[in-house]
Amino acid sequence: MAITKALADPNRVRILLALRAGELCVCQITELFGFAPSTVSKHLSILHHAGLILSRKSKRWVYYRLAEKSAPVTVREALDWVRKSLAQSDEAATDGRKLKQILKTDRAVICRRQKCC
Amino acid sequence: MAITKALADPNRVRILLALRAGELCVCQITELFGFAPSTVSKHLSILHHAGLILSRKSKRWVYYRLAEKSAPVTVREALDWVRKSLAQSDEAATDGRKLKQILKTDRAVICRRQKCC
DNA sequence: TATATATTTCGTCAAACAACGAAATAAAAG
DNA sequence: CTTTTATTTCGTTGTTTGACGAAATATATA
Repeated sequence: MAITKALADPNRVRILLALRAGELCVCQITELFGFAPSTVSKHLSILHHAGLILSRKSKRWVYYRLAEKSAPVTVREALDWVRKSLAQSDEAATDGRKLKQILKTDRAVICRRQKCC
Repeated sequence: MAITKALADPNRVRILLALRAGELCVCQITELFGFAPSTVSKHLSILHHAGLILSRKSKRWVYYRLAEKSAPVTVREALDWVRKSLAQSDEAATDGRKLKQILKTDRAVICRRQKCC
């Protein structure tokens, strides 16, 4: 049931859709959605616990990405369904555009930006 | 998002899995789970609103069934995923056995049984 | 028409949840 | 080794959700 509960929150779905662009660190996702880092971290923890995303630590950052092909069928098919069924929303498109801008900017700049606002 | 919210509650998933056996009226589902009729009715309303189930009124009873092949792809694939990924639990097996007993009994008897206990 | 039956709607209550900020932790840079 | 930076954990708060029973509705039977 961890998967269905994880998918029940729209902001967690937004995170999954954003991760289609490739792995992102917490501060990039924070920048994208405008939530507090602790909020984003909690969402990521729920998605991770459901097996939908994987994490990797490198240097100063923790990167999250969608679960691999090697993940259980249940997980892969849930992700397929999300990509196919929930990617059409206006919000997903807007997020996609904003994410593009964020990816153009240096990660260090993005992360330092959090504090000030 | 109505679909993911509908699937987030384990008891609603139980209802979907039970409906694999064919259409059921509210009192049969009530008997199966032991919840108050109003509770079951609410769950059914949420599933119905998400397009996952359809209803049909006949005589004194309202029958619910899984959405048809004609339903949107998103709905059909969500139901496929539920059947494939969530049907293996012990709870689903227990529900299945109990449902078999209920289906053996006359519907009128089942429904009248609600009041007394 | 009056009564019994099946389901839904409504109001209430307790539990779960999403958001936040503050404090804790971990790692890199000075 | 201290400070800065990135993330997580924890405690609090307001909102949502799931359960119930009582009342409303709709339909069949007497």
